[in-house]
Amino acid sequence: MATRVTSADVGRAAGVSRATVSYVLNNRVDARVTEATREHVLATARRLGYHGSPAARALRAGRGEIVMLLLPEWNTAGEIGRALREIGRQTTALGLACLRYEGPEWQQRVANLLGMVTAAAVVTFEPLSSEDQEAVASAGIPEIRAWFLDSPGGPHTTHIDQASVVLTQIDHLMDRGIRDLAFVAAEEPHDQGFAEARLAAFRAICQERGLRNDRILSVDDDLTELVERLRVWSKESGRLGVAAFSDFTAVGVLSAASAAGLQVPDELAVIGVDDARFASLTSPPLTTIKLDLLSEGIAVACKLATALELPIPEADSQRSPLSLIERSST
Amino acid sequence: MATRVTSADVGRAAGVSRATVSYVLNNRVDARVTEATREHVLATARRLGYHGSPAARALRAGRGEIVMLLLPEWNTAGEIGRALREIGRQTTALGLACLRYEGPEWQQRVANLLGMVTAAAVVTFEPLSSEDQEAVASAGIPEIRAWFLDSPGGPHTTHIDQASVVLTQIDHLMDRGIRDLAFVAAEEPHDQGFAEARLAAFRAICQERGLRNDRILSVDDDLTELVERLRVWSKESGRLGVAAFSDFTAVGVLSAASAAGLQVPDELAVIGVDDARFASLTSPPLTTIKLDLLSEGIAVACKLATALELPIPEADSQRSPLSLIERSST
DNA sequence: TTGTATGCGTTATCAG
DNA sequence: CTGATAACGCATACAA
Repeated sequence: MATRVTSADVGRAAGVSRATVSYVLNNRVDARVTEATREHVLATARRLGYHGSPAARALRAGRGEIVMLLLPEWNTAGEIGRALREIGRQTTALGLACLRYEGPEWQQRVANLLGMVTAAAVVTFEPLSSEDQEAVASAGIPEIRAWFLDSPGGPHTTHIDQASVVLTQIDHLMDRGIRDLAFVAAEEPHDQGFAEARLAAFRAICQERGLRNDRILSVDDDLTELVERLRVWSKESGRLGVAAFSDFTAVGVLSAASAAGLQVPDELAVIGVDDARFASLTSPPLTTIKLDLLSEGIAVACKLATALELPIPEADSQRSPLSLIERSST
Repeated sequence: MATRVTSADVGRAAGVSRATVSYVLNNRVDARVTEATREHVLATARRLGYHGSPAARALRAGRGEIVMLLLPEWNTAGEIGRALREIGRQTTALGLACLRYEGPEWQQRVANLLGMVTAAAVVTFEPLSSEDQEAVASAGIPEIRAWFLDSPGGPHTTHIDQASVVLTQIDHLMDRGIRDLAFVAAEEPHDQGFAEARLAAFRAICQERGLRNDRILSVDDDLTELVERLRVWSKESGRLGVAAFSDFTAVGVLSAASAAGLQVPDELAVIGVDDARFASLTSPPLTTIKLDLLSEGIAVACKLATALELPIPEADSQRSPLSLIERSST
C-alpha cells in the first residue's frame, strides 16, 4: 500500500516549500505565486495523486466538512427521499459532504457519534433528546432544523405542513360533493409521526366544518376490520370519502372496498398521498396528492449556509409544493 | 458558545498532565495510574463535558473511524434496508460510525468525498468506476465489497443471489402444477440492476427446464400493454404463472388480471418478492418471497473487522435467507 | 507512577 | 514572491 502523499511530498517533488503548495492548492488570491510555479505545483500534485488529509484540515480549521443528517426511522422511499437528495445536492454545491446517519434509535448516541465524526453541522428532522441536544451544543456545531412534522405555524415549519396535505384531500373530496369523510392510516412504525399529525389535522378540519370526525381507523395486516367498518360507514352515508394516509393505505382501502362489495368511486371515493409508482397501477387508478419537497431541501441549504457563513444559495422560483393528481378513484 | 474542551483542559482542572488524561481515557492497561487519579480524571472529564476531537485522533492514528456506505440509487425501503441497518448495528458494535452516502451519481466524486471525510473503510455495493477505485486505493483505505448483485458463484456473492430468488418463485409455481411461466418487472430505475439479474435468471432457468422463456414484460405507469399480454399469454396456456419482480409489480399484475377478466389464482397465479407491508392487503393477498439479508450484514461486518484488524464478530446461527410466504394469489 | 517531548498534515503569520 | 515556524488536539515513547 502506497503511503499517503502529503503536501510536503508535493513540495519536495516540485522543489518548493509546503506553504507554496498550500497557497496554490487553496487558490489564495492574496498570495502572489508565479504562474509557472503554480502550474508546476498543480501538475506535480496531480502526478503524485495528492489528496489533502481531511483530518488535518479539520483539526487546523477547527471545523469539519461533513453535514450529518440525523434521520429518524422514516420511510425514505417517497417524497422525503427526494427532499433528502436535494439537501445532498445543495450541500455538495456548498463544498460540503452530506452523509446520513440512520441509527435505529440514536437516543444518547449522538454524543458518541460526534466523538467519531468531525461534522460541520447536523441536520435534525425531529426534536433531539436533551442529552443529544447538549452533545451537539458542546461540540460547538450548529443544529439545522428541518422538522417536517412541526405543527403549522411552529417555528420550524417548512413549506409544507401535514395539515395542508389533509386539507387538500378533504377539499377535493368535498368538491366531489362528498360530505361523509373517513380517515384511514397504516400501522407502519416508519410513518407513525406523519400519521399522527395527519390524523389530528383530519379531526380538526372536520370539526371546523361541522362534519363527523370520528370515522377513523388504523390498518394493519388484517383487512377484515377495515372491510367491516367500510360497510358500516357506507351504510350510514350516501357516498363515503376516504382520505388515506398514503398510497399504500389507499391500496388497502381499495381491496377492502372490493371485499365489501362497494363500487369505487361511485359508492366509495378514496384519495392517497405521495403519487407512488404503483398509484397509477391500481384498479381504479388512485387519485393522490403529490408533494414537492424540493423547496424544503433548498430551505435547509439556506439555513446551513447562514449558520456556516457560506454564500447563501438562491431560492428556487416559487413552485407549488402540493399538487392534486386526479385519477379515477374519486 | 463554550470553546471546545480539550484534554489539556481536563488535565489542568484535574491537576495532572495531558498524558495521564489520555491514558485514563483510553483505558490503557499497560499504563499504571492510581485508581484515585483515574477516577478523579474521569470525573473531571465528565464534569467539563469533555469529548475528544475526532479530527485530532484521526490525524494521529492515521485512520478515521467512519465506515462509509457508498450506496447506489437503490430502493432502501425493503429488505435491503434491513441489511443496511444490520451493517450499521454491527459497525457500531465494532466501535465505528456507520454513515451512508447516497450521491445521485458519484462518478468520480468519491475522490472529493474522501478529501472531506476521514474514513476507516468504504463499503461498496456495486463495482466502482476505475477513477473511484483509484481514489479509494490512493487514500489507503480498504474497500469492503457487498455486491448483492454479483453473479452466483462470483467472488463477491453473498448468501443470497438473485438467481435463487427467481428459482424459488419458479419452483413454487411449478409445485402448483403450472408450466406456463411469465416474468414481469417494473421500469423503476432504482431497481434496474436487480431486475436485470432476475430476468437473466428467469431466462436461464426456464430454458434449462425446457419451458418457454420469452414471456417477459417490463411495466411502466401504463397497464394497457400488460393487460393485453396477459390475455394473450393466458389464452396460449392452461394456467399462467407470473413471477413478479417485486410485490409492487405484483400489484400491477393483479390489477391487469382484473382488467383482463382473469381469475386469480385460478386462471393466473402471481408471486412477488419482498413481503412488503401491503402484500397482505391486496385482493387476493399476495404470495411472496421474503429475503432475510441479516446474515449479509454480519458477513460485511466480518470482512470489515478483518480488513481493519479488529475482533471479528461471530456469525449468526445459520438462518434461512429465503422463505416463501404462501397467501392466496398462487 | 507521572510528566515531557515529539509528530501526525494543514494552514496562517511573519520574516526574508 | 517564497521559505521557515507555530499551532490545532491527541497519543505515546521515553525520561524522571
